[in-house]
Amino acid sequence: MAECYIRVAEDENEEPMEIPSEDDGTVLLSTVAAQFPGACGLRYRNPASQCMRGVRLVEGVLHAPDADWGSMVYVVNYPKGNATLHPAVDNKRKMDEMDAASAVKIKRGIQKTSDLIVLGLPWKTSEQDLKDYFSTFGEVIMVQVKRDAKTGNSKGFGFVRFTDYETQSKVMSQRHMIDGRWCDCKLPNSKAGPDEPMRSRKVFVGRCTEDLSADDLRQFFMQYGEVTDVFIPKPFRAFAFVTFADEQVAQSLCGEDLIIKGTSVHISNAEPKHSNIHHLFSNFPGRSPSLAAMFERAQYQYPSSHV
DNA sequence: GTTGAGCGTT
Repeated sequence: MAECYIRVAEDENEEPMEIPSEDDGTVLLSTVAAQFPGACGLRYRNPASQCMRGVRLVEGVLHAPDADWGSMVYVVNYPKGNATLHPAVDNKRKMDEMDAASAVKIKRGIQKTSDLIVLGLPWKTSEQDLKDYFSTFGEVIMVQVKRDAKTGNSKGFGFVRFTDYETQSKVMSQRHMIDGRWCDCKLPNSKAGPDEPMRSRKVFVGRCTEDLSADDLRQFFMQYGEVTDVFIPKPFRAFAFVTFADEQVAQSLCGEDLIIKGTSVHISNAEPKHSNIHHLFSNFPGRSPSLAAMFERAQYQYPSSHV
């Protein structure tokens, strides 16, 4: 299969647009999203069954249903919670703002799992060992062994994340004999005390690894809604900012641990908790409001912690 | 090459 154009439309009855494939015949979701902002996938009507079928999507890459894409029209999928954001959607089914936020959460599961810290690991225990052990409880979607960056030695603790909340509960309820030592699995302190987030369209993405590119982040986060900006500080600082078109989408993600290319990242609000901006300008009476406001806008784009 | 309560390179 070689490079071609596939026909894509927002609706089966709409005028389709031709979108280019890659050299290997796949189509990038980002290519679709370039023409249909906020798109999260494609579907098509199966000629045999007359049912709609989803197009396979792996890591931002759409795969042709058969040997090639053929001449049929593919229909753009939008995130459910984000549906009202798109002008093509009729106003009759318009949800109010609260519904839009909760729809995202419901779609993603009411019983959210979170990373568990695994304390007391033997120095020799590897990530494979952890995965083998915890897989006996249920499906594992992430394991980490924290190591010294220089020596590569284990620090004796790690993290695990399960698909199902029941598995997580079971694992937390008991001690674990791993490679000859008793270990405990707990909710990490880092996610204790979730504070009231500021309302913002921008989220802070913590615990990024260096192999996560801006494009990786964009590809990943666009499943939740239209991404308008991705910022990764250079040199590497282990965090990033992602801005969504809609505040509801951003807020619905705050406080969550998400797994991108095997890396568990933490989402929180982009706004610093204790802004000292107004203190900085408080010595300039009269002018301070506008100066502070100007600085705040600049700060918002390029937080001081980046330089 | 060591260690054994903790907390993931904001």
